[in-house]
Amino acid sequence: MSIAQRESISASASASASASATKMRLLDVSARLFAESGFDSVSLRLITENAEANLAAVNYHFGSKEELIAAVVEKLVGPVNQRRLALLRQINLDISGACQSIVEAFIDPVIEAASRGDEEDQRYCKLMSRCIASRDERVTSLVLRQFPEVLAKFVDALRLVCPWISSDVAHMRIMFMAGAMAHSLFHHDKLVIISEGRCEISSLDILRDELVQFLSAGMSAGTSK
Amino acid sequence: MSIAQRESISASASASASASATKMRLLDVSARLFAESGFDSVSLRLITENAEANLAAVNYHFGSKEELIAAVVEKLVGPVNQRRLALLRQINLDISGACQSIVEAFIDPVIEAASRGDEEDQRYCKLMSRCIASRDERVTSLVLRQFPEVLAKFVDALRLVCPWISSDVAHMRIMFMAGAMAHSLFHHDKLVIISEGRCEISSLDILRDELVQFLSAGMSAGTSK
DNA sequence: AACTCAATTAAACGTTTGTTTGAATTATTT
DNA sequence: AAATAATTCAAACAAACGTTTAATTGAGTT
Repeated sequence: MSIAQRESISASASASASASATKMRLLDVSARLFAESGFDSVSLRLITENAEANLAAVNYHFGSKEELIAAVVEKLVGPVNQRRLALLRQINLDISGACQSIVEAFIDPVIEAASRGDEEDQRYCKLMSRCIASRDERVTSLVLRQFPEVLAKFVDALRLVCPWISSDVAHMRIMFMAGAMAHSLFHHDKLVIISEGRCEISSLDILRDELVQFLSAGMSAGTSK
Repeated sequence: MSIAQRESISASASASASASATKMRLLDVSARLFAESGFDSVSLRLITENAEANLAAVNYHFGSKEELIAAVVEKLVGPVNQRRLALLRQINLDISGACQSIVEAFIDPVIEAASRGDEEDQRYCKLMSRCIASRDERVTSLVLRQFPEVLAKFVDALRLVCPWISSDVAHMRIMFMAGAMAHSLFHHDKLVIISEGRCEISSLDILRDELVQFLSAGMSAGTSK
């Protein structure tokens, strides 16, 4: 009990020192189930059954369901934001086409993380989308905690490449970019149905390429380039 | 009981013949609460308390909570899609700037509906966003039911104005547009916090203007215009 | 005034939810 | 091997949920 609390506190505060096998299994199964059905719809009973653990395991290892969600979200979103900043630092902002590089620095870490999953990409796409564009305040606050730094750095980069863009507009455009990405990441597989067969996205890479082209144009809009 | 079923069936099938005062109050209160906290988080008890109705009122007038949600969603989304198609028909696709008109035909009905609310715009913004970009399958299926026609018409218009765009790409770009709109509609009020005071969106109209500019550029991307 | 039907009401129903408990089990340390 | 700590387990908990029931109210009709 007191051990569980200590464990969960240290796990959320920093990287958990010793991640037991059950704990990792819970984290993994949760991510998969959350991706499919959302955070609220998935019960602890479903999670623990799929992870072949006892019902009480989540509360023992994480303290509560909410802290489990936090762990899943941060494990997914944290590395993505770190990679974004790393890619942004590598960009030469002087050359033409730098705007596209900025977009790619924002998009690619998400695509990479989605493609890294052993299973079908779709699941990690959806989980990623649920994190980035969640309408749940509890999830949103977790994601946005690390976002100010990312936002500020991308705003600066964008304004350096496109000097005619005001600070307010730059902020908005990055928000537009995040929305377009998150939405298409989640709903792209429905496009074949909605279009009644007239559209088929064969791979995540194609979606990525089109996203980049679309967003690059949008980001640099406003002057007769 | 049998009456309730008849009532709810006729109400969902077409416009309800006689909308009682309580039923309208339930619809109104539900929309407000759903906007704030989402469809699942809001209980029938909270709804009926705020609507000053009995707990059983929802099941009596609508049959179930799910049918109440359907009524709220369709009441909001239906008119928006109709207006989109009406605006699209009025566009002269030959003149330059037609691409921007297409974007406006997609965006403006949403902004108008959000601004029409007597209360703060924010609530209707959020409800609209929850409908358009919902991650809940039950809501998504409701919204997407009317969407194939809208999508097809907008794809045709876009390809007429920008002939270099393939059908697949046109479909994707409209998906990007919907995502950017829905995301910014829901999260734009958080921008002042995330940006740590560096960005302030004063009105919905400004957001709309920037959305149009951003999306117009994205939609027509791909050729040296 | 008697009757009819829609609407409202209070109460209870059966599920499901996250969480807690205390004992049993396993692993680690002394 | 004994003792201590960490983990797992079955069981129960209280709270919240959507839904149903049967009785009651009210207005409109015959």
